[in-house]
Amino acid sequence: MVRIDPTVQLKDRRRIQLVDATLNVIARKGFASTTLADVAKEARVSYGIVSFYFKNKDALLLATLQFLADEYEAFWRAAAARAGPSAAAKLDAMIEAEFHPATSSRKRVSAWSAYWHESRSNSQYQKICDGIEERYYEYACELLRALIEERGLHDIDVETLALGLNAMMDGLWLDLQVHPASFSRGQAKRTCRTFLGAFFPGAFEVRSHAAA
Amino acid sequence: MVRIDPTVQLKDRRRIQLVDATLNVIARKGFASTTLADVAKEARVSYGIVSFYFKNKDALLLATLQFLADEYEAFWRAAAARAGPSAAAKLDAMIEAEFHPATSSRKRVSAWSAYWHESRSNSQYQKICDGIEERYYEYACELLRALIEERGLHDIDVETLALGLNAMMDGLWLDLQVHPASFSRGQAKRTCRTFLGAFFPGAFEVRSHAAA
Amino acid sequence: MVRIDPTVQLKDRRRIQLVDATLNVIARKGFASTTLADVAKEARVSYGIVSFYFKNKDALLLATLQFLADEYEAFWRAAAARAGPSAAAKLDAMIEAEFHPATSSRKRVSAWSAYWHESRSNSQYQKICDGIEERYYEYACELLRALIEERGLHDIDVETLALGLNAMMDGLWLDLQVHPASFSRGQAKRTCRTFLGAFFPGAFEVRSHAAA
Amino acid sequence: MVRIDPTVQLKDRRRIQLVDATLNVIARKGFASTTLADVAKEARVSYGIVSFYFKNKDALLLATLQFLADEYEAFWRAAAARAGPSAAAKLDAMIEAEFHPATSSRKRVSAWSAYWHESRSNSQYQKICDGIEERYYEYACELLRALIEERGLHDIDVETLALGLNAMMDGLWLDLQVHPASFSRGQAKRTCRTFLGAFFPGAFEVRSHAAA
DNA sequence: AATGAATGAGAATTCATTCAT
DNA sequence: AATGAATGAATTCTCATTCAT
Repeated sequence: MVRIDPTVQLKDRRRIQLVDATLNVIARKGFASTTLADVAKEARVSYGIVSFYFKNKDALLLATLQFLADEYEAFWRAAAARAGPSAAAKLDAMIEAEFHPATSSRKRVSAWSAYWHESRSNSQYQKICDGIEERYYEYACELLRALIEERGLHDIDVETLALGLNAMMDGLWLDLQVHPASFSRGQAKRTCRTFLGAFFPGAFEVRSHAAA
Repeated sequence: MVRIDPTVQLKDRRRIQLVDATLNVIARKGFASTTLADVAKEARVSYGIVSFYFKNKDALLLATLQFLADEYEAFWRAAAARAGPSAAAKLDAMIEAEFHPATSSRKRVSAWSAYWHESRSNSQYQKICDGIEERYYEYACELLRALIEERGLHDIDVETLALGLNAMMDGLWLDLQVHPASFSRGQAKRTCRTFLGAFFPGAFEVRSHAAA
Repeated sequence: MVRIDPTVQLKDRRRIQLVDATLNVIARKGFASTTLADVAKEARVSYGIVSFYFKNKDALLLATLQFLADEYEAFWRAAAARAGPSAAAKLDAMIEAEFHPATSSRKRVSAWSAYWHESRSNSQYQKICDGIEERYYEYACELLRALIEERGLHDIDVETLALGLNAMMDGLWLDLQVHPASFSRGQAKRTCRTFLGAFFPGAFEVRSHAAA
Repeated sequence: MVRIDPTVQLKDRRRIQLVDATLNVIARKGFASTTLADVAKEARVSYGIVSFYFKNKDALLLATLQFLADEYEAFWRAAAARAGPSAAAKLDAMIEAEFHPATSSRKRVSAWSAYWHESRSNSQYQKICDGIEERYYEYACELLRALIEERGLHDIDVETLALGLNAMMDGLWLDLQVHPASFSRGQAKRTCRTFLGAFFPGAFEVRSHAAA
């Protein structure tokens, strides 16, 4: 649930309320079957409200993606900032953040998968999705480069590693969505750490099953 | 690849023609905006044809997913069968197959990403997607287990490895779709091999940039 | 009623049918209250037909004006052509045509009055309305000039006469619409002829009340 | 011109302000596209104000027509009263009044043309429009009758003359609206005077182009 | 088999009206 | 008095489905 800060203006609160309802409906009915009536009902507001706060359906869907994107980026950046100064600690915190329920809740991941698809035919979506990935990738490269240097390693291609990590995270998100029952967030994090651990032995402690 | 076998009945040829058109339209306009009129136009057939060969829109979309799923599974199984008897050779062939243009063409990957999302709210889609992943995962586990045994390795969690490989492949497919310009199939294959190579040194030759 | 030529293609027949229904609805309910549902009902076709034959409501309304304009111009040109070669005969025929039931039926005049207003804020309407008036005015000037020359008159300003005639005709059309009960087509024609007769005595016979 | 008399109650001032805004919006967007939100914005008042001062949209539109009608009638009556005692002078003053910018401003003429159309399907509008025309027509007949008698003329049909004058004035108003660029108020007045002058030689001086 | 016109249900959108503050 | 948020009915528009030829 999106926390509603009482100091935020009514207009913004309503918009967040509607965006949140949109995420719920997309998760429940699928992007293609999401209607404004569904959103209004989910938000427990009247039908006209949606048009009142958003120019049209496209604007609502765009605002929803923008919300997801802003939230996601703020979340991993905050996690990296909070972590210790070492590159390994920051990467580890980013893995933790990636699969934290706040970021990878069912409804968020479901929406992301919809926007990933739709961004192919919607340039506004594409711009946002590209930016998000681009900045994550850049920061991951930076940390991996520091880690390699720090450990005096050779022959590791930073770009390939960052690309692979990124792809694995996206794929695990998809799995979380498509097979929600069969595996857990803990398994997802363990998988990422196992992957990085193969290149940087000892740097990423793979917590035991029970602990995850 | 859409095989057009002259011995196949007209009915089947038409169905394949329509499924192929559906894939093109989904790639071009997005799943949510795909209409039967678009499909008919893309297939250069009259409007009514679609209703004639498919009970309704849902049946067409389901047949399209089924086509993708069958084609995909046949493709990687054939690749694994053609490869030498060693587990490493088979895995390598599966990586090659995964990013072969016939399987990971833009239009196919675009459709997959749509169905991944929609499968959350459509149990028929979900069943197909689950089966596909399940069987791939099982076979990957089998090969990885053989590889581990063969090399006398310890402390490698097969499930985690298979999950990670699978996720990475899906994520790379998404990247192929979302950022088609910025990276290549060669890079995708290199990334998977780098990943497996970290666990099985020497088993997966990472071809140079130029060769890929 | 618009005569429906059986040789015209179905598509064109339907379009004319819908345009005709539009004219009827505008006359009955007013331009501002005319809905597509009204038009469909009036034409005794299903709702979807309107969208099928016209891109949208604007296109239907534009086609309706275009129909009116084409019909009007064809009508007065045919009347002038049929009349004898003298300028007076042609002008007289144009007056007759202007108030012939085929041109100045209630439903047509009602629509014209709507488009005259709307053309102020719709450049497509304006272009059509301007063209219609422009060509009528030009031809009226030509005939009046011939009449003046023929009679060796002086001190008659052709432009003023043509403008006045035009304005009077438009105003009489408005009166036909606003006060349909209080005066007749015969009166309208008599009024125009009285006007022209004041400048060209004897040229425009003012038929008696009874005859009109 | 909207007189804003400081002694008038606030309520009346607000109503006039809204009516004036309504005229502006009708002229700018057309009658059919005029919304209450437009009117409120044009009047630079809050949205709710409109409902506060008028029962509903219909009441606002009716009040707007009533305002136009009252203003128009007061204007020509005042002009006739101010003119000398002769019938010719009064008619001349009425022509002058008809095309005075205060009466025939773009926004007023635009609104009139809308109401002329809508009055066909709105009996309240029709009543007002009829009354206005009726009284103008009666007074014009009266003056024309006096003029005919005064000059000892025969064979002039007063009704036809009054009808023609009225129609010409309405038609010229339409032209002012539809083709605002192509001709001027001066031309409009000259046209009316030319018309009357043909029946009453010397009674209506047609001012030169420059003077008009 | 094939066509594409016809239908009407469903969704988006607009906007007059109401209402709480 | 004044505001503008909230409501929902009315309208346009889209499109899956049906059907006559």
